[in-house]
Amino acid sequence: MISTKGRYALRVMIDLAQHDGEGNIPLKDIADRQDISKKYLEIIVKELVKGGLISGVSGKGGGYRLCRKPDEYTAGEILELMEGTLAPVACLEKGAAACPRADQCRTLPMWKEYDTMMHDFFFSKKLSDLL
Amino acid sequence: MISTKGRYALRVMIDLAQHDGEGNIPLKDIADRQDISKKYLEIIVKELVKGGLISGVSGKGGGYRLCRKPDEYTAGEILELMEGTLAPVACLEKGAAACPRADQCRTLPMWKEYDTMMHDFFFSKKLSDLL
DNA sequence: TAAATTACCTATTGACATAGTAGGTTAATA
DNA sequence: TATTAACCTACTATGTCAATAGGTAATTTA
Repeated sequence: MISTKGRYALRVMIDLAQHDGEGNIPLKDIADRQDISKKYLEIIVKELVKGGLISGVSGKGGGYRLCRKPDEYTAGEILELMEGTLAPVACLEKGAAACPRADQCRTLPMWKEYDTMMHDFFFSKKLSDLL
Repeated sequence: MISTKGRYALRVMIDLAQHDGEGNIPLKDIADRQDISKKYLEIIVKELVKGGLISGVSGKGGGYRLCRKPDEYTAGEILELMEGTLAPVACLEKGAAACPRADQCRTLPMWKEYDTMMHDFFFSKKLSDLL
């Protein structure tokens, strides 16, 4: 299940895309529009900044803005950044220790097939598709 | 992320399918073959019994067995029973309170599309496909 | 009938993640 | 210099996960 962090991050990115070209957007405005606690959003945008998806400017007139055009983001990269991984099972996480049962596992092919399908879905869904 | 309960349940069902027609299969045998704690499997098979997917017989010569043929189970129903829901977001859970933002939500269509795709995938994957 | 076997039951636990809240400091502008 | 807004560290309550522990009930076989 996608956590609130992933879902809220997506809504923040959509909000920023909807106000793209209007300069810096204060987090307070986003919090008000999206009806999400500003305090909690701080945690989320911090990760988005750290991940290089958006940039923030302090001080009066400051706020956040996208680093790229809305069609240059995918839902997949936003969700993956916030969730850590989108893998359906631990053994398919990037950097996971090789499972000793892998070659005899009857379920691994299904998980791989599913993982590929899901990955394709979210990484082909652009932020601009959500406006 | 699918929990161990869901993943182990799938492996128990596969194991039972692999020994279908051999009478009652003791949990100890399954635990040994699958290399999973028997104690923990008890919790899992209890839910599988309660959900009507398998039946258990006590006493010597007892054990568990499938209630139907392996091609009459889907991975989806097994996973859904164990996980409670497969919904990617809370607002798509069966019996969830209607979200007041639903009609203006820019992400809901994507979640619905994904939910349908995932549902189709797991519910068209038969237990017999995993042998 | 006693022993062995196996399912079935209730309760508990440690570790971790989730979804926030609280209260401050730094940076930039008017 | 006052205001605005990002940025930072820390804390917390709640819940879930992944088991473990220690029994009782049912059934078969010697």
